[in-house]
Amino acid sequence: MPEKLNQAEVSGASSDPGPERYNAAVTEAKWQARWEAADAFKAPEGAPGNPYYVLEMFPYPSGRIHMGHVRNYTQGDVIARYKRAQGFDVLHPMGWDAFGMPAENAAFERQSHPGTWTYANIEAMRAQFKKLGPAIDWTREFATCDPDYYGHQQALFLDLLDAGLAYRKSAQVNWDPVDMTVLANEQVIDGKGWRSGADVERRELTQWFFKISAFADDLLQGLGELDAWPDKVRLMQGNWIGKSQGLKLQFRGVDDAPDIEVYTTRPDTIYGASFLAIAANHPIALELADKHPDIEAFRQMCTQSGTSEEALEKAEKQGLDTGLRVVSPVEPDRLLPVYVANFVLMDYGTGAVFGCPAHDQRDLDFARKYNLSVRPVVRPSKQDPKTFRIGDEAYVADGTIYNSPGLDGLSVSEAKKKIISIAERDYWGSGTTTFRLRDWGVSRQRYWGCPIPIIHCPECGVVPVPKEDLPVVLPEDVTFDKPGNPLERHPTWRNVVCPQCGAPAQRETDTFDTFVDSSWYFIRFAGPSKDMAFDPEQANTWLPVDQYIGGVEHAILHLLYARFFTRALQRCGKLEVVEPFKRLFTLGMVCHETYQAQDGSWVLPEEVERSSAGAVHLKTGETLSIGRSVKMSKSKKNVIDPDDIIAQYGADAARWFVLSDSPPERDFLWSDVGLEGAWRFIQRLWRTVQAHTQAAAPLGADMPPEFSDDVASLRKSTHQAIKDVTAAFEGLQFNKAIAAMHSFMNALSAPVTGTGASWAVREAIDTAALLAGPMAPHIAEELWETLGHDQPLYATRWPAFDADLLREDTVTIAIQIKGKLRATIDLPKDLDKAAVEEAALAEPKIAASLAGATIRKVIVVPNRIVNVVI
RNA sequence: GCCCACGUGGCGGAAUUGGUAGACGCAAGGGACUUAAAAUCCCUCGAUCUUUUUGAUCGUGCCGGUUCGAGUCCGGCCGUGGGCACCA
Repeated sequence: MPEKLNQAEVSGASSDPGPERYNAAVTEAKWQARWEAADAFKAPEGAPGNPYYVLEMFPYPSGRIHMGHVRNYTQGDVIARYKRAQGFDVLHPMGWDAFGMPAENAAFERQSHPGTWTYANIEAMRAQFKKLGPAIDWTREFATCDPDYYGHQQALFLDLLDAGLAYRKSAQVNWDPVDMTVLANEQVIDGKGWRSGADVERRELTQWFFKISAFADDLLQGLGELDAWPDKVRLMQGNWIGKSQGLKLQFRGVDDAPDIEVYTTRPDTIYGASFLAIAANHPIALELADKHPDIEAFRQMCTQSGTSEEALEKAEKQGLDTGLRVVSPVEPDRLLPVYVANFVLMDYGTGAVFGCPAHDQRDLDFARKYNLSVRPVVRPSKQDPKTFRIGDEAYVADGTIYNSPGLDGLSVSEAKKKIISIAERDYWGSGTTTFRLRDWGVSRQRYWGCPIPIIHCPECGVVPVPKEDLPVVLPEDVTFDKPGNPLERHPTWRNVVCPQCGAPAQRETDTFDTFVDSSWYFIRFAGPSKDMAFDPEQANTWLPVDQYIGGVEHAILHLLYARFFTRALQRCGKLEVVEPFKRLFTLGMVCHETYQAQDGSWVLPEEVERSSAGAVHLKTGETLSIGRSVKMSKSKKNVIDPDDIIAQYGADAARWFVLSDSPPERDFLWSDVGLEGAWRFIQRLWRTVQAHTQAAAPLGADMPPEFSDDVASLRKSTHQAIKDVTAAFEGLQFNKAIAAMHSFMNALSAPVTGTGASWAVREAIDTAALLAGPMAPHIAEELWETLGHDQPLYATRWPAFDADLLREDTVTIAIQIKGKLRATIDLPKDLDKAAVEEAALAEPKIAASLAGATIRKVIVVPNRIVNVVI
């Protein structure tokens, strides 16, 4: 098996005495050590004067970094270094989202403690990250599983509790009876637990909730201000919050039947109502179930069916007539049946709906099935009401209201307004805003999480742990030989005395959802404090995060929870900031081709010999089928280990490559040849600067009074590069910054001679190092040093370009005839229109083409184009 | 089903936001240097046609529209990707 060449070593002093090549391995270690020794990237303590806070979403310590991390943290690092060079006080911290299930699973498999595994992973990953050379302030590092972190989180929870933003209620959850834990919806596969394979039950459990719904409208409104967030993310959050406006109204019970309140977004169709449907766990259904076994049986059936998407998709719309009858407030004489139905949700609206079959597909299906009346009340505006019929499809579009006394002739939106005002006038209903967003259930029946600081006392009930007793630390002496939460069976940790009455009591054994941990970590980074969750003065100065970077998979939950938590802290008076992340950037994934043997097994890229002809297995010689490029994943084995890449090519080449080609928000296609291209450029940068060093003027030389044309042209390239790279960084278009660097190096490919050459060369190669700095920091520092600068590059200011040098004296004007390009001419810039027109028409090719034709019109766009219309 | 985004050479992608489509890179082909290789350097590189340079025609998923001019704006399709989904 041919060993892949170790480029970094080959390039060093080992063999070749020829023109010196850049040794990445040696140089990168050298500069990483220097940066660390100098505390080069430590953010200023106390209040910064000119703050800029760059943050990448902190990683879960799985044990190894992957290419997605490399891409994510490289982007952030470019921004951090660039902003620092611009003179900002930069905060660029790092930490670990360290609680969560994988550690518990590992503990279960190895019979060790989750903390052991987690902290070992952190050590390993930190070492890997440092090899990438990021400009991170490691002094602020923490892991969310540090008691020092989660203790403060417990205190914040108590604040939220005081403010009424945390509460307890009973809720239905997915319960795995074998693992004895609650499962998230994503962990339920075909109605079975993802790990145990057991049938998942729906259980009613008392859980802690955060009142995110209190901020529903505010979170929605706030999205409007976040103009530096991707529209996609704002839209997703908006949909998730799901604001809808409608009418809440009472249907009066007939005989003994109770009144029923329903919510609708289509109050305009109230005259089309033909039945009511209530949720299986609606209070009225519960009451009826006591007396009527058939209703109880129906309820049971409803609760048994799964909550998965497929189950819902397949489940038929079913209902059971309760025998109750109600009347609509607008038609007191028309009795409507009340059904218990499996499709009505208790926790949205009022848990009861009126069915209007003519204008809702689901209601129509239901009505056909149970033979209920279908009365259309909206018709297409241009259609004759006599010929309008509802067939198998409900009519849901806009139209004209009819069959509705008082509303006839109105449009849907007009009718909505009118009926709401009538309802409010006559006191049978009110206009209501409803949100899809539910309160955030934060209880998890897990060990490896932040303990919820609550004590349950048989006398006093739910008692918060007094703040002076915090943190409630996880006990170390736990075993994972049995499924379930070891906190529940811990002999001493659980049993305590009630802080209020001193009677024997028990700790809450649930821990927080790990999304709680990540909802405020960025605040603690900004204001580290021993005694407080965060120092408010510092936090208020650094926050909001100026640039937040992470995967789009967190577009909803993490970002929404963090936005909520920040608002909650603000309401508690802890913080002045409302929106935590000023600018957000979401990255695409890192993808790689997949290789598959004939037996269907996946093959790792490192075992594959890839050529333009195809892919062959290095060991077996088998021809492999090449699949399309998809997200790197262990299951498809299309993964590349960053350590291997850094060892072979160096961090700068890896950084350069992940920044090149693809715009950052799109998926990145990893390829070996692409990486080699990046490596070649790093070498070229080195070679090009070296080649010109001899000819460069000494540091600090006076600028010569004039330059020859060739030299002026080099200066122009230099300043064009400054302009382009700067603009690309401002727009986070790193692929364009790389392209600009390539162009710049192309301009430097030949020796430069002429008046002022040495000064211009000095300017060019200094600039090359400075511009490369944020992207390839190690080689840039090394070049900077060899160019004779005393001050390290990381402490050097970003260059400015001279706009005068970029000003063109002549412009190339395209000449079109009837919109088709026929010729181009060079003319002085800003020539007046008449002169441009004259020159264009005189151009030989144009004159020839126009011979004999009648010119109808000539359009002149200054400095750009002339279009002759004939 | 509903909502959204995207579709440009063999590939990743540029295109000053309505003004010369294909910057920059990768791959490919040809050449130079070399005993040879590696490395490096130079040339070609959207398609078709034309006798050659000149040049012509077509070309940004498809069909149509607006405009002197459309990758860009509008309408309708097709395709890919993403989000939500018994939400009343």
